[in-house]
Amino acid sequence: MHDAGPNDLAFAPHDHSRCSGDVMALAEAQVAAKGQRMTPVRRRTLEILLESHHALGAYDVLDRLVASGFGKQPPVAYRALEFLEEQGLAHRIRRLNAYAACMHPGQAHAPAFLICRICHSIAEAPGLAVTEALRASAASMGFTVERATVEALGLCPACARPACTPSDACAPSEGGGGPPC
Amino acid sequence: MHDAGPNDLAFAPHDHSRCSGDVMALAEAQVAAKGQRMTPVRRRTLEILLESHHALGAYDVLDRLVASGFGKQPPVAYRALEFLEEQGLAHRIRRLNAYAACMHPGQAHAPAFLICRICHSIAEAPGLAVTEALRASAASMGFTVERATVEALGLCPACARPACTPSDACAPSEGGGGPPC
DNA sequence: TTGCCACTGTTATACTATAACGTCAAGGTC
DNA sequence: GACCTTGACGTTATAGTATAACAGTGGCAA
Repeated sequence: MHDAGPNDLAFAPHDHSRCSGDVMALAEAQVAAKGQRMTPVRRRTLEILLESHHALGAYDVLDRLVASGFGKQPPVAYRALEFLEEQGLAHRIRRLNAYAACMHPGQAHAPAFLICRICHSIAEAPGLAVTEALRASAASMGFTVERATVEALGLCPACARPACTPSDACAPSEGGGGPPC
Repeated sequence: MHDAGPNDLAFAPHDHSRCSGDVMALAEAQVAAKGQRMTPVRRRTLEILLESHHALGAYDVLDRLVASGFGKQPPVAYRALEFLEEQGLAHRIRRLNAYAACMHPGQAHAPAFLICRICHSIAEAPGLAVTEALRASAASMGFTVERATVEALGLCPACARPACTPSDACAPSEGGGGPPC
């Protein structure tokens, strides 16, 4: 399994176009390797998710797909998102009823999501230890874990700094070039 | 924090009227101790959740509240459920968009939910180790966890037995006195 | 008694998700 | 090339989940 560790940049300033470009390239290769098809809607959907380290609701994704000339009914977005999730290229964030691009495609991982309650950034934390602990705990009750959902709500590094309040640069505003969140 | 351990009976045959009665009594005491009011809708809602070790959708709860003479609009159920959740008497199962009674009221706990995909039983597993692992993992990325959602989908002991298929007694049927799931 | 507050109930609406069907293009088979 | 199958896309329609906002009521304290 994969540990995101210091490579996960969601909470750090970084060259995002490169960050997302790298993921996109990996995704393309992975889909091809599996004999699946990265169609235009699917590619565009992944691009949309990769635009930021935030989760997007299915209808937000749909709006952007419409703006790109694709169909305007919910199944268009839901099907693309479902495909990406099946391919391990996107994750569903249940607490938010939203979707986020996987930043570590191709690497088997048991993702644990970190959701900043101020700026709404999403990051994947190393989930191996968490999943193992869950598996052990479940086993003590005779339960066999097949899939796990692990999501934490809290404060990202930037928003945890005392000086950083919702009115600051790290607020959930979409504009500006401030902190990554 | 609390560890459910062998005391958690969701997956074992047990005297459920006593099991739920005990929880109900604890809940009443706890609400009173906090200076909150256990009103008729709230009490009935908790009773409804305690009827089985399954999660119920808000609209299922609402149907039963209506049958008991309460208001028939969604907020009636949602408000009662919200109250119970705030008091630590019920939990929201995000994977199912549903709600389940807390079987360990009054005991601080970081619940990890086990959801059987065959019979749909819900149990709370000891979540301390899981939460600690999550906290540590998040800390490695500078993230501070405030609340966590941990839910596992898999097989309960009864449904994991090879002979036990969905057509058996432990299927998700509501009737019968078979296994607890 | 008056004013406040928490609670319940209502109407209305928003948000999230899926079932089911028609069309079309790509690729294989004969 | 004609045919067939398959998968993807788009549509209509509907199901399922959740909340905002306001009105009525009753208890309780000043």
